[in-house]
Amino acid sequence: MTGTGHERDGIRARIYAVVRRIPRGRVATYGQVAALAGLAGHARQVGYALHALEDGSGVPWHRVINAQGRVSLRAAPGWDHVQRQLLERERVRFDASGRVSLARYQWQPRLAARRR
DNA sequence: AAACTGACTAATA
DNA sequence: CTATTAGCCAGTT
Repeated sequence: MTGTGHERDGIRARIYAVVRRIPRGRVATYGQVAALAGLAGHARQVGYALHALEDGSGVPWHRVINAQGRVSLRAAPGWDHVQRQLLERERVRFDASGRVSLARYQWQPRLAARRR
């Protein structure tokens, strides 16, 4: 702390914190996560942060999809398929076009009122 | 320090 | 529907 030690982890840490809050069976868009993390408009940074995510981080990265309700991912072949299966495993259904109905599955967090 | 990159999005054509 | 353009900005080289 102090001196050179600033909160440079803030950006990614906030993003991960939000993604962790996405409940099972729900999805969120990059832009949505960014906004909830207080970074409205920084959707790209969300994807970038998730890309840097390590295995076993405990962050449900697969619940984050793009605004079109589709899986982005394209770094590795078949990787997108993995995300799809992870979601289907949580009862998230995909359209015949390979899209998720955001109207049905998009996570809708309540203001300062998690749990119930 | 400047340039490059990119798991995005919305608007336009 | 697809393609292009522009805006965004942290992390990497």
